[in-house]
Amino acid sequence: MAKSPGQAKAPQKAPGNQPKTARGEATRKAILSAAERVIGARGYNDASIGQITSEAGVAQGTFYIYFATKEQVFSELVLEMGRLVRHTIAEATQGIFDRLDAEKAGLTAFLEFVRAHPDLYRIVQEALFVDPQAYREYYLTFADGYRAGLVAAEEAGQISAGDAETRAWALMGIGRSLGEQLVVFEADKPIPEIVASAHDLIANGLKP
Amino acid sequence: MAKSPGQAKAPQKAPGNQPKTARGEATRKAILSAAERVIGARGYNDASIGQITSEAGVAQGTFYIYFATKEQVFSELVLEMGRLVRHTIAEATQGIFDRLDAEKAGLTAFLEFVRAHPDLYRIVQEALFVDPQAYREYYLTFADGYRAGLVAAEEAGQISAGDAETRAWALMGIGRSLGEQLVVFEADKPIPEIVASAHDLIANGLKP
DNA sequence: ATGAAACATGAATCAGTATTCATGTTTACC
DNA sequence: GGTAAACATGAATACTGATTCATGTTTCAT
Repeated sequence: MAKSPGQAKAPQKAPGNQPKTARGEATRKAILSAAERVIGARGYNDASIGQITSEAGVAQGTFYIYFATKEQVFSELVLEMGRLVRHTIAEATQGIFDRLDAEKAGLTAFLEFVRAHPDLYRIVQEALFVDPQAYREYYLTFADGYRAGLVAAEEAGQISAGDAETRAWALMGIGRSLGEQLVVFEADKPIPEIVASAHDLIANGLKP
Repeated sequence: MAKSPGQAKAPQKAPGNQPKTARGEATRKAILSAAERVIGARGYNDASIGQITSEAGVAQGTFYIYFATKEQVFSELVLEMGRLVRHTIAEATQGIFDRLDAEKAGLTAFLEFVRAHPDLYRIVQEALFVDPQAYREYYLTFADGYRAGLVAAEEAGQISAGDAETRAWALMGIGRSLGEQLVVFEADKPIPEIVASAHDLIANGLKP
């Protein structure tokens, strides 16, 4: 009676509980990874919780121990993709101080990444409709970093002067489009060839 | 009895019946146009037939007189968007014989179009998940035309030599990304400024 | 004018599936 | 070695929304 009722527990209710055990950790990861595969392959709406949990080898209810909604697991995938891509590119351009060289290395790394993770690529695209906020964050963060890099390169005299903001979006667009050519349109051209052509365009433009 | 039953009619069953009357024509157009607005605004999955028909001012059942499924109306919108964009750009570059000038005019026309039709822009993006076939056709058709133009320009000595296929995808990506900056990220930079920066990049590249 | 085809209605059907829940099982810690 | 929290189960719930259909109304060729 004097137990101050209804305060001391939120066991299986709280949204997106973090696991507190090794077992829980593993299960959560299994679900997230299954979600990546299932949603990537069938799209958000055609992917069902049943498919995801079955792919993960757990019961349907288990999903809701770790994720509050179907949308939440999707959001996390988008976030993860953002971190992975930025990390991959940062790694690949580490220690390259000439911007044009870095541009080439970054594009190569990006294209290799999307070829290796076609599911994640599609998931980001779909975020525009499923989780616009996550989508915006993904591209705005990316664009910001890109622009900062271009400004620095311009100040260092490594590239010509120009509007870094527009350039950043344009260059992002090149990467995105070439990535899509690989993943969605299944072009089989070798990445180095694609990068060589694209880099020539980026460095020198179309002028004869 | 001798009426050869079940052969002589398919009145309200056939998929996507074309209208045969002025009235029907008008109704179909009203539904298509309502669908553009509703799907563009809420996305394919959150848009319901009820919303579309209500926006069009007809009853729910009327939808199925003209479209076999929800997906079909979507497909038609993607197709229409493709025709419109190609037509708009063709018109804007009509009579411009220098490729770099045409590139500038085409980009301007494209950006103005997407700013005027944000709904259609989003619909094409979503087609990747709702109607992949239509999506592929949209971009493959576009890329093909683009590539042909670049090949011709190269032969005419108007642009430097290079892989037209990769260049076409890269340039498409620039347009797409800048269009998205306008529509999705609601940048308010004037189109001529964007085009000027982008065109400088396209013509001259980043080299100092 | 009139009958058949075309068009329109909106309530009922029907299936899919996200989410919940009552009930067990396992783990961590004393 | 016992117990409370954490984890797991899968059947039941609950709702949404696409599609159908039986029934009217309008149009148009003759």
